[in-house]
Amino acid sequence: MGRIHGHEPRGPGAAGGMRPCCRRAGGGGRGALVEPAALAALLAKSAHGYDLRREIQRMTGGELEVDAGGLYRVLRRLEDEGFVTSVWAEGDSGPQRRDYELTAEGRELAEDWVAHLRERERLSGLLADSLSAAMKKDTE
Amino acid sequence: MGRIHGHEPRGPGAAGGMRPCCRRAGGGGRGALVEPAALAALLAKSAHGYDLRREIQRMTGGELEVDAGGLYRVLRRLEDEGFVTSVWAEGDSGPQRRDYELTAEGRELAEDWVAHLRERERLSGLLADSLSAAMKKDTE
DNA sequence: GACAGTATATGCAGCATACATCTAGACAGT
DNA sequence: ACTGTCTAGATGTATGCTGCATATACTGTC
Repeated sequence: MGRIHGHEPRGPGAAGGMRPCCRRAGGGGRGALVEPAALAALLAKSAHGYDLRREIQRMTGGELEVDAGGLYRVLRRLEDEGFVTSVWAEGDSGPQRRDYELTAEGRELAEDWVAHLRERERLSGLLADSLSAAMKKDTE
Repeated sequence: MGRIHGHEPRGPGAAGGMRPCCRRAGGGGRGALVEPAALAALLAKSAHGYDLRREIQRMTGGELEVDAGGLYRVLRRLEDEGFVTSVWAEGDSGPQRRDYELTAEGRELAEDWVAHLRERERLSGLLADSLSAAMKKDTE
């Protein structure tokens, strides 16, 4: 999912000089971001997947660029679990679009995600502080 | 890894009422925490795995309780990658202990983790804000 | 016809987590 | 002697999230 903008564009095999904590695959071990991002976009407006992806970019000021494939997978799962509903958009020309909409449960899930993300925010900060403190002590 | 303290002790099969964003396995999709926690503990003091686990609990005020098995796996990998070194502690009674120590590369890795965790902190906050904002707008 | 953009979807590899289980020494209680 | 608990290390397995590659298909442009 989310590549952080501002990092070097890194061509195909250009992960050379990066350290493990940033180099690792699977999002580099950052937490789940696609699902909450999708929910946030859906709260802003009901839309189809491709559009939600743009909405996520817009919302985050271009910082979060989710993988399209991953986004569709997440939307499917959210639908299976009853947090969103979808219908094929009709009467349009062009490729078929599937319009997604949040359910009441989806809105509750979004609330839970806020708490969850705040917790992650706090824990990340706590660990960063611990590391900083220990490093400082180490240099003394 | 880290179970957050304060959540109900949840007996064996007691994941019943929890929502997906908190219920999911694999750490619930929170980011990597064991590795940075281990590095922070090792910065504080060289020690063996079991003790590092306690140190992590102490450091975080009991908030982060890493899985022992996972911790040993992480330490092994860090050693394979040259970030820590280990020796079997000798002359002791009791079960064998393996003492771990940070290398210079390990200290650099810890620095990288600080930046990485700050980034995660910021991104989690950003998403939480986006969700909150969208939810607020939704209620108006 | 070739190509780019829109739109949805699947396959795969890699990392991280949680829970269960295994070995093994030391020690206390019955 | 048997049982249980704590310490200490390690492995197996299931689940989940990510990123990248790839496949399909429609539309409009050159």
